[in-house]
Amino acid sequence: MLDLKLLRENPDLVTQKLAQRGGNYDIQPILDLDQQRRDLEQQRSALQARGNEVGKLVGQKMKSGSKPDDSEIVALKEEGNQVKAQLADLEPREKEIKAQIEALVLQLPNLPSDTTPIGKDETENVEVRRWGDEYKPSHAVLPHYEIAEKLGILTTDRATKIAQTRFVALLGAGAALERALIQFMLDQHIAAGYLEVLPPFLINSTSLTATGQLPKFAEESFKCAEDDLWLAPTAEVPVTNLYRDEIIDGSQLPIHHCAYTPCFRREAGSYGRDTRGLIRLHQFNKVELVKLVRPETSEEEHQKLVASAESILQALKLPYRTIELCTGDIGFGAAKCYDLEVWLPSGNTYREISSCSNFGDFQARRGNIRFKESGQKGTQFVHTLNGSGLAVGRTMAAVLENYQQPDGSIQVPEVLQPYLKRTIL
RNA sequence: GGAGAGGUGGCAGAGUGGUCGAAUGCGUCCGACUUGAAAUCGGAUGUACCGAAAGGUACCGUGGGUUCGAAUCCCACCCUCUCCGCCA
Repeated sequence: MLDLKLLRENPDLVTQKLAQRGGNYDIQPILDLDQQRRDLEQQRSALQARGNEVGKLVGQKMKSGSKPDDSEIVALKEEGNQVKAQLADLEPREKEIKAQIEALVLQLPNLPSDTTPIGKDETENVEVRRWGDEYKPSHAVLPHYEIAEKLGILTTDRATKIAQTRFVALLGAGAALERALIQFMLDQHIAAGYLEVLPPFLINSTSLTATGQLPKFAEESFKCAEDDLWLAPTAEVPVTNLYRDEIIDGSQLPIHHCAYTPCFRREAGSYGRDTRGLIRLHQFNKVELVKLVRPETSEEEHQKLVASAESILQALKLPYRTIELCTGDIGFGAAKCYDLEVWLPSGNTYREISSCSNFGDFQARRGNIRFKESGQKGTQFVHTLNGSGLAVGRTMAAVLENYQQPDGSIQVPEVLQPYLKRTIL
């Protein structure tokens, strides 16, 4: 959520920054409502002040012996009733306007960082670096879903019987490989100082609003019919919300978490794309990194977060490139974002395997996550960051392709061998 | 699912209609005493909004209601705990 004060004091800057995302954002209606709100608030609180005064006077007079039907008391009560009547008019109006402002502001995306490259869409993203040699063996590399079915470690047909399309079931070595990847990623991040969290996978609306999935992107998540609960679309939501409505002691910062969760996404509007394999599923596993940090450190923490995600790909020896998203392509709540794209030889392309975003104070405002430096007065919003470290299914796909041997077997990446206790799948 | 208890400031815990943003204790911060520390003593110590400021307003789980006046009374909801039932 953007700072209303910033909108008020610097509307041109806000408008200009929002325009960098593309699309039209008119903040004038919000500013008008805000002015109305402040006028109403002043009227209201002046009335309340008089009402409080009247109440006190009655109390004092009663205590010093006045009777309820003394003319003085009757007059005060009458005034009290008038105040009440006026408030009954003002209060609902103020409330209504506040709700309107809130609804509008929640729809506004974050301002891109000054360091985010300006561009209209994904074609203007910037490649920052590449790592590893693209695997281009002389033999053909089967797409991961074909080799996996062939090895009998993946079934999509049977999984759709259980659920529907875009679900898979892993068998034998496939299930073991998925588990090994999760375990390896967590171990690596824990060793780097991230504290593991295993959060709830069902999440209430307030939490989804805080991190920005609601109200705009309701159609992207699965909702439980009988309850105000949604299936987690990413661990970002529960882990960030661990601290919602809290004032964190400054000495606790920075907070670094890693979390494995399944993630559930409706993938509305992507019907024709990636219909096979592990790339785009309604349910997939992910290890997520989440940070809550002081504002002045967030840029540095962001770079380190990206490095943490990259370290997994490097340890697995999977070639990748790092892309800095431009203003037209960054997500709703992000101020700045890097995507990691892993090499998939079957398609001769790179595919997104991680997205690492700095949200600035956008989520912290929505979730009211603040910190207080001891000795200093006042509170500040933390900055929140998160990134995949990594999407497990896509990592499995990358392993199945980048480690595919001429005979169709899969070599187990060295770092996973202790987990899988085998060298070949 | 049934029965009961309860939600007050960083924590503990008073407060059942009037000047209560809220006693007291602990904690924390500042100061005094001390070579230093402990102990002791004195003071301070919530958040947010509006306002140039002075100051004002709101907040005792949430939302309504009664009243001149609500932490306190009434209604609804949410959450927590205990016991019973069911259950991995």
